[in-house]
Amino acid sequence: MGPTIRFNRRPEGKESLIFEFHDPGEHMKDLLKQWVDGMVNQVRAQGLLPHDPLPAYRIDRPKERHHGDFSTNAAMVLARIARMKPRDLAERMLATLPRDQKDIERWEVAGPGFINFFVTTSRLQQHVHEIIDAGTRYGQSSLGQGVKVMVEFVSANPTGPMHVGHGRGAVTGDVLCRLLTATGHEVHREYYINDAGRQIDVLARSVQHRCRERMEGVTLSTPDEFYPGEYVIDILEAMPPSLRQSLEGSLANPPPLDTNDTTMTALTRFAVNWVLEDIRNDLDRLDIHFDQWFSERELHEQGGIDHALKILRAKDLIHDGSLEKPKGGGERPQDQWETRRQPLFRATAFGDDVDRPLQKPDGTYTYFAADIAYHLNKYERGFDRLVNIWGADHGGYVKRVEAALEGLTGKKDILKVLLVQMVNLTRNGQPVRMSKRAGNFVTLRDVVEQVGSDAVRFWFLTRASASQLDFDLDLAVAHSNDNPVYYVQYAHARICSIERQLEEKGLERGLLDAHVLELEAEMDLIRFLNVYPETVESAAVHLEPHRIAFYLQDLAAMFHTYYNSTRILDDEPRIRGGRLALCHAVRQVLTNGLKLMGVKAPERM
RNA sequence: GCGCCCGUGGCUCAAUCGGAUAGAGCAACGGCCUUCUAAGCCGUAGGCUGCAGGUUCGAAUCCUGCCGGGCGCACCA
Repeated sequence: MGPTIRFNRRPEGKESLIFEFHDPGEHMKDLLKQWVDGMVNQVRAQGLLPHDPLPAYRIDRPKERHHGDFSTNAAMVLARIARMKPRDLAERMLATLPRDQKDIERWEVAGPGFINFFVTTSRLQQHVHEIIDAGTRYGQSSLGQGVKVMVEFVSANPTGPMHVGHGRGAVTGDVLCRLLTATGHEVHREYYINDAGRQIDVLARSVQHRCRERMEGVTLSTPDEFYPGEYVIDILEAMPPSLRQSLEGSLANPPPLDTNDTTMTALTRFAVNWVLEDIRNDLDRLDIHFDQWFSERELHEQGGIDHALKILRAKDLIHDGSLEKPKGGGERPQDQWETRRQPLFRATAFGDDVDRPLQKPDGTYTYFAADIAYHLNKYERGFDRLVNIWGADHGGYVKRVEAALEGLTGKKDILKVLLVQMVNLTRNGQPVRMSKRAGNFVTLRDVVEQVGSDAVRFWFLTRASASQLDFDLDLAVAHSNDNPVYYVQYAHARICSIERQLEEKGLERGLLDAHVLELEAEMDLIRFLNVYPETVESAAVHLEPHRIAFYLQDLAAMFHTYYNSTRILDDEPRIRGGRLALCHAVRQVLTNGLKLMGVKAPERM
């Protein structure tokens, strides 16, 4: 069910009256659904169908317009049970339908047994006003019914600047949040900070290494285990004098400090916060913001892991065992493998391939153990549904985390992990290194500065997240006019321009009554505007933000075609007013869609 | 060897939880600015949806097996 919103209706230019309605798109579909259900019940009453539960049938919008505005496959789905030919059953169903229908012009049986429905012109015209009156709310729905969803995304390790791959996950997550919010979910955006692992110590020691360099006034070779990036020096230079002094002091007095040293602790905190600030800055430039930044370190300190493992133990889901050496020909040499007994989570009880270790040889917890605790924590905070957006290189973790959550809660399908595939960054066709360890890599910030937030955001959403994405820097910059985002924005700017022209030429605005519209191009445009709310819902339900990008490109294309074939500012005021109303509706949908993508809708270009 | 993802015109990708004649963009070719922005539009050409089976009224979509590419595979994250 769509939301109930109030709007003004202006049929035939008469006085406005207020009444309630559902989403325009859903309204018709709901109506059709009732009809089809009614027909099915009728033929069932005639004894053509058993009273058992029936297979699901659908109401769809056919691709081909001559197949109507809506169609149902009900007769085909039910034909076997009825032991009739699909077309015959369709005829019997239609025979039960009353003749006088206000919004449907006609219906027919077509093809292998589809029932097609054709909406009246006046109903289509009416949609234009419904869109205008709904305004920024057009496309929103209450589908989610206030379900509490946490979306965890980005969660890049605070050990260096974000790369382009992070950016794709960030944009995907952000738009997904916007979609879920628009469809009536209560969304919580969270960033999980991996500030507890060994890589944090490496960061601190990398800073330390640079500090030693400065003190000795030489350039030392940078060992492999340190982060080589320039930003490490930035961290050093940003350090408050007191910390710098104690760092230098400790370096002057061997033996070198260990990780429990207070100076080292302070250094680590400072470095992590510096990098997080850097990351936050990048995200700001993309207009991406979080409700909460969740620290893994605090999770440890507050005993979250013990808490989670205690529950698992109580359910007998932890046992001591040893893993078998993985077989066969990975790249990694397997000769260092040593068999040892360790506490394992019984992931195999929930569909994973092997049981998973919870402790490292030194007795500390594995990353997986912390992840179990974190996801339990999410669940205990009262979220109905969890969505994680991970890079594809973490795909191997999905099963075990799902398994852990099911083991802890006894519920399946609380968590959905959306894997975002790799971004292949190239420059002039040549691959560009993106590893933090490579030192000289292109950061997300570089790309946003060169290409711009709008283009970057849009480009990331021009592919399903399961598909790998090619991102060529030269192409994005040099041929930026080919970027689809400008195509869509241009449609919006054009409409704004028309409205400006209206003023400049001193033309009357007219009645803005869409009921004078009659061109096929206009009806097609209206039909497509009606698909928007369904597109938003399907993008949200399927967790596929890219659908909005494709929809907007199609809508822009339809508008450009219309614009080129038809003069909006017609000499006849009534026609002009009708077309302006339609443009208004198109502009509204472009605005709403771009807003969902976090992309600006410029008034002029 | 195992798990996950992906194979769709020359290239990059869509395709409404199985629907009717598989669609766009780029590249190629030919047209359209004395009227609202040519960052645009119109037209032409291009396909055995990797291969082979199966499921059913109906398959790019689901199942099985191959082929090819990507990611991952105790202890790091």
